[in-house]
Amino acid sequence: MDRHYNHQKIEQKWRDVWEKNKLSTADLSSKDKYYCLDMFPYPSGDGLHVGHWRGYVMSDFYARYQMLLGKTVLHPMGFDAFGLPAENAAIKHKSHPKKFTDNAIESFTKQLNQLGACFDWSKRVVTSDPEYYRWTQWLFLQFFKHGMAEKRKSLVNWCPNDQTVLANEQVVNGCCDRCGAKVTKKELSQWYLKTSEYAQELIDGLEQVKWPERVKSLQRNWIGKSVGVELAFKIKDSASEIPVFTTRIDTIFGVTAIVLAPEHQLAKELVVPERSDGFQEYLQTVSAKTNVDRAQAKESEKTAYETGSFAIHPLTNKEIPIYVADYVLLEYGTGAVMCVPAHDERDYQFAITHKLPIKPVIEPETGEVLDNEEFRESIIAIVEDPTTGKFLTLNWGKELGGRLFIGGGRDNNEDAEITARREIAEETGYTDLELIGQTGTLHHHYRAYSKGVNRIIDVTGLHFRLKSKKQDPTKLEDNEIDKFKIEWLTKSEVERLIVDESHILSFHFLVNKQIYTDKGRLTDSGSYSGLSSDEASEKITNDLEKKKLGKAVTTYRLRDWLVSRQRYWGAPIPIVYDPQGQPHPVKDEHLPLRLPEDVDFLPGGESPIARSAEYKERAETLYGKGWYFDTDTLDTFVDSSWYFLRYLSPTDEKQAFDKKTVNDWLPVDLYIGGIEHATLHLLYARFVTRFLAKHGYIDAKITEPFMQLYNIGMVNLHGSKMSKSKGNVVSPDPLIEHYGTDALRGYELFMGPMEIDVEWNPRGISGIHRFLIRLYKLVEKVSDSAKPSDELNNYLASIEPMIAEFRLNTVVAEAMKLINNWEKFETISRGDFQKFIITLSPIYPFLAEELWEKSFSSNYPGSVFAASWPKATTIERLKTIKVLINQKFIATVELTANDEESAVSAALQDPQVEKTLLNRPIIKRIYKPGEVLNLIVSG
RNA sequence: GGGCGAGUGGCGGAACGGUAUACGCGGCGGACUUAAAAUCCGCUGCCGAAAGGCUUGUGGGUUCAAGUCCCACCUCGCCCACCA
Repeated sequence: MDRHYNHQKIEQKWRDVWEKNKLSTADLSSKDKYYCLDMFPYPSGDGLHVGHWRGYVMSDFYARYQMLLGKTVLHPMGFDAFGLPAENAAIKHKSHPKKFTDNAIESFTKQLNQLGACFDWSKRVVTSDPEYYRWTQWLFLQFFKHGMAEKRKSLVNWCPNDQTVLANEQVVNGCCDRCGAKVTKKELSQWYLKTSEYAQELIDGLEQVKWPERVKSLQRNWIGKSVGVELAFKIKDSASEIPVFTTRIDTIFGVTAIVLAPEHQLAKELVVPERSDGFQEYLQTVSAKTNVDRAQAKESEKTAYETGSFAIHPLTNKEIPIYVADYVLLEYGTGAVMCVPAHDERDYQFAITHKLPIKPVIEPETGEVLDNEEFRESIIAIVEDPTTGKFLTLNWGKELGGRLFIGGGRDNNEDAEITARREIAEETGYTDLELIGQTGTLHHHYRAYSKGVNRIIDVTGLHFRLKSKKQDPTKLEDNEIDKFKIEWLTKSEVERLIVDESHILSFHFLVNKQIYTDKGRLTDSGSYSGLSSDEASEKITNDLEKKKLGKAVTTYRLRDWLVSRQRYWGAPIPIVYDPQGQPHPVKDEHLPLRLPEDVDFLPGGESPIARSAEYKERAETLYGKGWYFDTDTLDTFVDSSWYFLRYLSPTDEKQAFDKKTVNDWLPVDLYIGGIEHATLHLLYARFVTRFLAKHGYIDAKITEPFMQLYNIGMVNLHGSKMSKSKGNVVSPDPLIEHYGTDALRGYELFMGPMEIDVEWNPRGISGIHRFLIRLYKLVEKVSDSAKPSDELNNYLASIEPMIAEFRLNTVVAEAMKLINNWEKFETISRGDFQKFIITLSPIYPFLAEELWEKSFSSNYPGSVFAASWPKATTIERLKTIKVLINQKFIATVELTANDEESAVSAALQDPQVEKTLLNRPIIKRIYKPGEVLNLIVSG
């Protein structure tokens, strides 16, 4: 027997044993289940680096932990094997993507097996296998059958480099998320799955799952719900109407233009004949811009074209000019907006470039509405010194409201400017002023503490420029001027130091020329004037609905899922067209609809499959002359949207999945993978699951596929993500060779919190290695005569919540702490040691298995993984409390009884306490049972 | 512009409102060795010779007690972004 830890020997020994007795094959008929799922990898051929390991080690930890708790654990692995890289590699090396994929899977499998993880390979799925994609095709046809798959002609995202269309989710900042090429628009007839019909359910479902808030909010944002009103603007001298969507119906009296997206179908007919030439030109400049240009255009560059037509305001019957402008997007809402320049930033920018009137209809309302408010009118005077650019403020001190501009009440109908000039003179003596700006009314609720009343004030802000620094001391009001200090502040000081809402708002209006986009109180809005934004919105919506001019609607940003791809290496879309071009589902007996072999893979704007003679012939043989298959393939996200169901019956030839087994095993208990799938895969998988539940393919209760999601952080080297192209990949191989698989597993968990990105420290792993060496030696201290120790029990009690909260870095640390203690012992109880080994086995399976075996002098019961997880026992102990004197830690003392009196008397017997107290009287004592005794003494 | 998150030693990071800096890396000193590596032992937040004092981005507040709770600010990171 080895005296020293030889990881290579130990790991090889147990690999061989486990190979013979497979513990990882899950019996799916078992009831007490735990489904532990990794996001299955794309077999890229680049291989696994230490960053990939992290997630797999973590999922393996929980799979093994749950086994020890007695659960039947399913921990499968498979390959997301369709996709562009294999196809591109095949083009480059003049081979077949299948060959490339098979090779990659083989080497990936080898590398995954190095992990020593308990993957259940008997459940393996490979999405590019015909036995798998046969059922992906079946799934698509179920959507088709229920009217949820539809072929539509529309403007789609087109990647000119990959020569294929992309789903909205695959366009990142206007670029292809794979190759980074700028995405263009192209009109094509394509298959869609109607994700948008589930928009609301997909939002609601997020309530049921234990996912990181971050991911939930990412999904909510992506779905992009907004509640508003759709209303129709009649067109002057025309039967047509323009429907617009707004979330701010309360601003309707501020509409000064209607703006359509350039591609809007009504745009053309609205352009009056004499302006049509210019319109064509405008359209061309717009279409020359890619979406990126449009999105990144500066606000001042808002281009627009006036149609020459007019709309009729539904409530005022006034005429409003109609424009087209590319800041309005065809895809969102109705593709047309009502332009309210006074209260919308974009509309404002548009209005100033095109000299449109700006009509304010919302007055700011700040502060909380209070009881018994006393009404006053007042002013805020902002005085600017043009020679320094600084602003005049009065510092009243903390008690009286801090720093403010000059303010003051306004007597009955006194002109605001006169009030302001009087106040300025009284407080500061300045009289030589020029008024350069004035706000509308601003409503402010506040408590005037000095007067003891609640107030609602109507404030007017005025902006003065100092013409000269001449001060007239005779105007100063003597009883006031001692209470404050005059301070001239710079713009940024003002923004930092002035906190009063009404003052800072006035400043933003007058000096920063900001417009007001928040809710407030209506003005100049007919019979709605005076109402709050919320009250008015409700009333206006009701009135419009009564007059049949509009209706409350909810729109979503989520688009339908475009699933057609013009590439080879994917599941063929199982649709056959008759000679008239009508789509029909490929018959069940013809599934899988296999990929044709007689093709090159060169992309050319249409699918490579379209060039297959065999494919054309196959369709005619099966369906008759003139019939032909769809030549596109399905987005690979369709493949991965249901693989977690196939794991449950991977070889079933009769059905995609077994309904009963799915009902038993879903939802997945723990799903581990990177954050990068927050809006793509996770949304699609949720959508597909919902569809299957709704239509009875699985139990209607199973609406969410993944109960708990955990996003594993990346491992970086030199500050950036590991990638082969950057050449900063850390391979596990030399680490395994030198330190062992167990050490690497432990270090993966120890690096830091699991959800955080961490920088790879090449030396860090040696700490775990030393721990394992010391642990290996510890078995020699095991003895039957040693008593169970508190140390083990404390350890067990502390790791339990850590495991529940996924804080595995601290679980690793707790074990180190325990052996640091145990090393000081002469002997260690056999039972304690064995319990400890059980808890280590999910992290260090090889060494745990070895030490488990070694720890038995006789009656070795077999694998540690058949053991059960040790629970901490509660032990009655004397309470240890901390004693503090004047908030400073002095000593810990043991109590005989857990009450304040015995705590105090125990404390007083402590020599350190006595020394610190020096007989000073105790003024106050704070006692928290089991925690702390704080004695407050004088001096 | 909007949303979310984070600021703790030389580094990765610990800390139910109760001795801040656990655990590990690195560093320093020592043992073993002809020597190095590996391993083992001791020390290691900062200032100070020591006594002692100071310390969780900054400034306020609540509390007997704040890294932790509240307010404001600064810095960094991520995501979304002309979404009406």
